[in-house]
Amino acid sequence: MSGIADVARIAGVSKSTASRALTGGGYVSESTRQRVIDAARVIGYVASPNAASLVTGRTKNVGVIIPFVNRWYFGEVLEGIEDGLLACDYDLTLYNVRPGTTSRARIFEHFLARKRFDGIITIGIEPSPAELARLVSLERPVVALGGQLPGIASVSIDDVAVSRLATEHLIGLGHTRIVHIGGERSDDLVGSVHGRRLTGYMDAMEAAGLGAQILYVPSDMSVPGGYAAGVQVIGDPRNRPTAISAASDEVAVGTIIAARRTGMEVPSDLSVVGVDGHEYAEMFSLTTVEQSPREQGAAIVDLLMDALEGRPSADHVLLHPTRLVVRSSTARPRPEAMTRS
Amino acid sequence: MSGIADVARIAGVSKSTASRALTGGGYVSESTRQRVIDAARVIGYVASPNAASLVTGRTKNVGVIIPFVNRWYFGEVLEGIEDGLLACDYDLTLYNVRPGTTSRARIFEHFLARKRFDGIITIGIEPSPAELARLVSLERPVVALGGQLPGIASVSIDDVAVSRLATEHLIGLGHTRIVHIGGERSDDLVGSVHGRRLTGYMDAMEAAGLGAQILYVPSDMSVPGGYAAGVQVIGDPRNRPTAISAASDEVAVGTIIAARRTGMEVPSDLSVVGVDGHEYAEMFSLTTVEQSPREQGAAIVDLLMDALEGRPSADHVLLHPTRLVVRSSTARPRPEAMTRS
DNA sequence: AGCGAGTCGGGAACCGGTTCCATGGACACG
DNA sequence: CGTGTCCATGGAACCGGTTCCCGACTCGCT
Repeated sequence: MSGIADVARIAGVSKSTASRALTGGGYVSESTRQRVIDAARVIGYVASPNAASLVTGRTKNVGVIIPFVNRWYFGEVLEGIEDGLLACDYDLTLYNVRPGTTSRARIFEHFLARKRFDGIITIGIEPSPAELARLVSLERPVVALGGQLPGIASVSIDDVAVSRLATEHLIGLGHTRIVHIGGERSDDLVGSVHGRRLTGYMDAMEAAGLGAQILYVPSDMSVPGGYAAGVQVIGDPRNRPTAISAASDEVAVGTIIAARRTGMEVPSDLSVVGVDGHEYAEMFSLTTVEQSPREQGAAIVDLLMDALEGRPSADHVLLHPTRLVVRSSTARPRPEAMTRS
Repeated sequence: MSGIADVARIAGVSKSTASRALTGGGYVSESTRQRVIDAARVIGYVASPNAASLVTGRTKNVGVIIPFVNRWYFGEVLEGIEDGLLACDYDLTLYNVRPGTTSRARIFEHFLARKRFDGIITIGIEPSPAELARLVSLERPVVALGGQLPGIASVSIDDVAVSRLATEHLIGLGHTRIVHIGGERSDDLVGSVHGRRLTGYMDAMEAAGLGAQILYVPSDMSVPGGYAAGVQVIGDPRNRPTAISAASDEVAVGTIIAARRTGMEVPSDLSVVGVDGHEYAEMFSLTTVEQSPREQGAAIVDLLMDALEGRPSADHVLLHPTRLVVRSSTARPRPEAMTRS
């Protein structure tokens, strides 16, 4: 174990000079700086972040609070964040607060209190008031992805617009009996992603004079969830819709699988549109509104870095380069279906 | 910011006594211990892990090196590990060494050298000799999941047996023209999971006297990868197989989607068997050999904890409660297909 | 020549804990 | 009553860096 004292001795300087040379603060002549750096390289010296952060108060580490790692969106975002943090020389500690586990309370009460990080990124989390107070009490910058919180800078896409765009695509094709799968009635419609996407669907329907046809089915935001909801929606042949506006691509894919299982053809019997730009979208020829979670990860890292460096930054960043990619899971409805409506 | 000095002052004892009372070492009378604990609770004191680890050398943190977070297997394993570590009061820092990025070298050279952890878990990683040397030079216990390394304790399932079991199921149904999708010829057949599953397939074929029929197609271990390979295998109607033994469920699902796209029925035209027990398996009625990544995550944490506590432990733990779950993606081959062989 | 500003480097304090060592009291035993 | 052991506690050193403060030296200017 070689410490900075060894480096200093080899370079023939004092600890303080060695530290200045390596961290780049204060006055050090170019020649001695070089000598110190060489000495450090020779013995393979790497500063202990523990010791450094003890005095500087900065850990070069950020905490990421995330509900899932193996849902596509969250996985992609996480990888985007990891890349961004690596580039800024930060480590990443993972706090996985999966719903339905007891770990959430323990993480908020116990693990976060250790303050092993300079800042926190939350992803798709809606903290309770108590949790929010906890976060604030850490006295570290907190930024949120996908959900606005009072007093916390955030990044998100315009979920209302995205879902409205998807629904308008179906309406433009001539569909009128369109069901939305994903949003849950119990959700706070302003706060949650699910809720905002439901709102987008409803906005589009109302704008087209189809307010009376609004119908939505709650679903887990996953392929199996979409499958189950799809089975339910398709199950009743009498008031079967001609199109589905799904809140995510995973839901959309699940719905497509359910439709095929039931012997329905996509898109001739049923059009399906999703939101995400999932890696499976192409395979299923899924029409979807793309968002790029990796970029969102990068953006949230930028925002946090602004806060850490004390740079001024926006309260809220709205990423909007989302675009509709039309593939062959959507088409005009069958004529008989149209008249039957 | 309250430190242990504040706790000590409030409790009316010295720093050293306060420390002993809170960490549980040395002699402290029950009454003063209680007084200290109360004082700590009153001011919401949480010890700085940085300061503590500076002197103890233990960080209460482990590093996890993982190639993907959003492949099902890896995501599940990661969640299993997170749960296990939380239970032991450890934090988790994530080192994501996605193939095809430059981050891998930076992580091994730069980030690991910071030694912010008491131990390392690698998942499905095959380190180069240089990387292995790096890991050893950290002087911290390293354990590996899914891949044996010289001098490193590990946990894995019997990939050869698992794949053999899957293939034997197809042979038992009467299939003879069975293609394996997944393994790559270039892989070290002993070292990699892909390779071992290929070996299991070949073993089963040879044992059944079908050695001459052995055929395998390399593929990315993902749904799109399986889809692409499936298209390729099915593409040539002349020597189309009657069954596919896929190296993972994601590959199997991709193959099923490809088959359906081509108008083939599963299982009547093509039987498909996978390995994993993926969350999509039921939806696709996939016959598969289940493994439980979450348990593997728990097991690898146990192994690391043994090493950290200095307990003796096995060099290698072979988890074998893997079982074949038969659903309806596999069936007897069509008679004409059998004779045509 | 005298002086101030700017540059360079060393000594020592400090971050917030843990642990070694010394001290002192209580108690048992010869 | 002296002495040894055990228990409880406090003081101080220490972990490995960073940073404050101060002294010395150089240089340019009056």
